Amino acid sequence: MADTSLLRDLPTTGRGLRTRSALVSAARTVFERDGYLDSRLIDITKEAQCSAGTFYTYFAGKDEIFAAVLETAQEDMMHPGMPHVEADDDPIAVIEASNRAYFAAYQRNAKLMGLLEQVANIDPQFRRLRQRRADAFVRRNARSIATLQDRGLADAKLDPLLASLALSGMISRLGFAYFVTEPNVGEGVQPASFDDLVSIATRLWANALRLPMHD
Amino acid sequence: MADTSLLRDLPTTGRGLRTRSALVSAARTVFERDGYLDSRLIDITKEAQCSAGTFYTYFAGKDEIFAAVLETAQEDMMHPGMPHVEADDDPIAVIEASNRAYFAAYQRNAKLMGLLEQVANIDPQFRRLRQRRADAFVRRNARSIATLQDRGLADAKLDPLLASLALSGMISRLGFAYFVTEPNVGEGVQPASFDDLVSIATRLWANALRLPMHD
Amino acid sequence: MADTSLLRDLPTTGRGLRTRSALVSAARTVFERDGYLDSRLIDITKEAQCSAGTFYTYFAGKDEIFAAVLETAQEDMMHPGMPHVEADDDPIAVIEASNRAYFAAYQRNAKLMGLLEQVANIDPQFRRLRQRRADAFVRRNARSIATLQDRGLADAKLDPLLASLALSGMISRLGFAYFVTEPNVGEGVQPASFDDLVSIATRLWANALRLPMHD
Amino acid sequence: MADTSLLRDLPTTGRGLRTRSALVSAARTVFERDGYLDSRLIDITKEAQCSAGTFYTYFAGKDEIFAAVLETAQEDMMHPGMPHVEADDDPIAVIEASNRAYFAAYQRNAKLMGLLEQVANIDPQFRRLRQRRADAFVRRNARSIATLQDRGLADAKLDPLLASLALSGMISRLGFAYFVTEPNVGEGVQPASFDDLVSIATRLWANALRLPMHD
DNA sequence: CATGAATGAGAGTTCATTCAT
DNA sequence: AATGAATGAACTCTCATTCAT
Repeated sequence: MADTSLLRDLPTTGRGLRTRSALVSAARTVFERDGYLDSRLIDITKEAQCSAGTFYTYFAGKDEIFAAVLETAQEDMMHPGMPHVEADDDPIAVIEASNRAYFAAYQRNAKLMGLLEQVANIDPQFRRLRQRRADAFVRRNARSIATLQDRGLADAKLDPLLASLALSGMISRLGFAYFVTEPNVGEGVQPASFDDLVSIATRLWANALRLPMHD
Repeated sequence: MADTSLLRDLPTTGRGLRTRSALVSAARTVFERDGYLDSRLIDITKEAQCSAGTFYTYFAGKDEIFAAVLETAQEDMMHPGMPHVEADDDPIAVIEASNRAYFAAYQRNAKLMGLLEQVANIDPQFRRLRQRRADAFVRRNARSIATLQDRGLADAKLDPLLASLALSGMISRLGFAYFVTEPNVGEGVQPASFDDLVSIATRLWANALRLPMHD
Repeated sequence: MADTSLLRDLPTTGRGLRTRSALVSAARTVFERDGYLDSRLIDITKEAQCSAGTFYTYFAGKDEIFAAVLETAQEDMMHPGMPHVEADDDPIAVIEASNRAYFAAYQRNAKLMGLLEQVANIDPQFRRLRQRRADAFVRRNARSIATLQDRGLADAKLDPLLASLALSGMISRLGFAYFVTEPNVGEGVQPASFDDLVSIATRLWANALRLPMHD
Repeated sequence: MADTSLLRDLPTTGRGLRTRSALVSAARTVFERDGYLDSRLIDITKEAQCSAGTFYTYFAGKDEIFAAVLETAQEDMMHPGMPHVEADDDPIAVIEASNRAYFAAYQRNAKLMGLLEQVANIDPQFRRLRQRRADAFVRRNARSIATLQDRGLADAKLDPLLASLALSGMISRLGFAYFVTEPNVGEGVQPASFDDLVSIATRLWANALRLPMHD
């Protein structure tokens, strides 16, 4: 998820490791609290209980520590602990499991996702990072769609990559809408439960591919 | 689209009107060139060929002139000149026309949409503005879905509002991906033509609602 | 009271006279409300319901209009309508009448006196103006003290001018403390009635000169 | 004298202490030279030979450093090294010693007193500060007057607090007139020697209280 | 005489980054 | 490896004053 080019080698000593880790953790706290733009390096070092100068021992700037923060969540976001589903399971069950895992991971890292959205629209470095991450999802889903088409289960007229781009976008947008955007009370769209979300996402996805339904 | 609360009364004299308009136009140029954050007020006044002080005769700050810029595109974005479609037309034709009009408007205002995305993730004021705009689309589409359900044409098991939220998000996400995001050459997903875009969006939307297809 | 060198000729036409007068009156309102430093020329013209440019038809700047404002109160301050007292009256009665008239004028023009204090400590022009005004009082009182000494009624060891300087300062300081300074509630010195003020001022003055007392 | 609420903690390191102290000293120089209003932060930092940014390490603004400047003179002003006088000494000698000490302190800090007068008429914060300082003097003198009344030495008809307010004001006004106001050559009141000043102030004070005199 | 838009110099303030200790 | 004081460039915003209409 994180651009490895943004990350330097980890410090070797134990103390160095601890300080670096305190900074990353402090940065996450501060970023989530104040946003990327409004956070100052000094806030991060204060939170990490170290001096301003120390920061530069480990990071070249705000972007570099933000990349480090993202990296801590990378594993969780890219490979959400999906309950194992057999390949020959009901395709809809697979989609549902996948959506559920995706939304759960989104919710766990909601603040960070919002932050990434903020930063990606500011800094090309992170725009590319977000893009790569999204592309990985899109390609994975495209492969799955192609398989379903090969098995004669999905609408063959759909270009798998385009369809995946659209549907993956739909899912990630729902995640953003439900877990990042503060619910605008009064006006706006009604809230839905987590299960409603999984359920509508899955049904729309399945419908969109024209998977055979048993209901 | 733009928050009218951000906008003060227009100047009364002709000269004032001209200056204000030059500033708004210059601001759009500068914002689209440098981005919202990296643009400085003096760049805008330089572009508009007036002094820094003059800016403050018409706007209180960057946010206020950005709202004014958005307002100039509001009409075009909210009511994209949709080719008239008869109500009893083929529902899929209606959806296609709507998607086509939406994408066309998105493309016309692509830079501005990217800017709005940038600013909305920074400034709560504009987050709300974007939200309101999105909600209007979602509700409009939800009504249309409900009507199709009533006519027995669309999957009755879908909550119209949730379905609309998901599908509208899908469309707007596609617009963002294709018209705003710079195509990352080499890696990433393949480009598609404008017509491909309309076509896949329409087919996925129709499928998702389980509209009867004639193919 | 006002430095006449600060004042230009009055306008000749009726309209001009009216506009100028509206400006002076507006200026007094604004100065008293916002203070000299915090008031902006534009506030004055707004209050006077004329344009910014018009101001310069009549005044060269804030100081000039402030001088004009002071002038309107000059007469009242310099020659407070003192009830006529016979020269051979009881000297203490004369002093009391004089103090009463002084305090009454101070109270009537309290806001303006506070303003003058503010401006005199900023602008040498008005420092001199205040000085001249004070000197006039001091000299007048010095003459009165000298007369009482000549008549064998007042302490002959006092230098009349120095004594007048000190005692006149005492009186004007009391006026400032009671009518200009906002009473600091809770802490600070107790309030006194207007009559108490006159009475203590008079008694101290009379004592200080060792005027014979009948009590 | 200075409002402690305006003062933050002193820096801990030696270097910090030195820089802060250089800034305060530079500020006093600049304020006394240019006045409070006409001085710019960069003049102060230039005088202190440090950068503009450094200023903000120690002070939030001009008012805060002015408070710090006042604080350096506080002790000297509030407790002027008065030569010890026995409590049962001649009351007039006590008053004279007190006046002498007051005027001497006033003279030593004349520029600062003028500055305080300037600022107190502009900034409520410092108005209160000046007020508190004045009140302390007034109350101290009121106690002394009350004691003399109790001993049957002073005019019993005077309210001690009011009398002290008036007489203390007289003294401080004389200090201002003699040490702060630039002597307006030619016009105005004649100058007096320091001893004349002490002597007239003391005689008027003693007379005003009707203390028994031996002359 | 009146208008009010335009001017532009100048001040305060922030904060990422450096570097002597 | 850690400190934290010092730096200084950069930007916003104000408002007295002018002048074409």
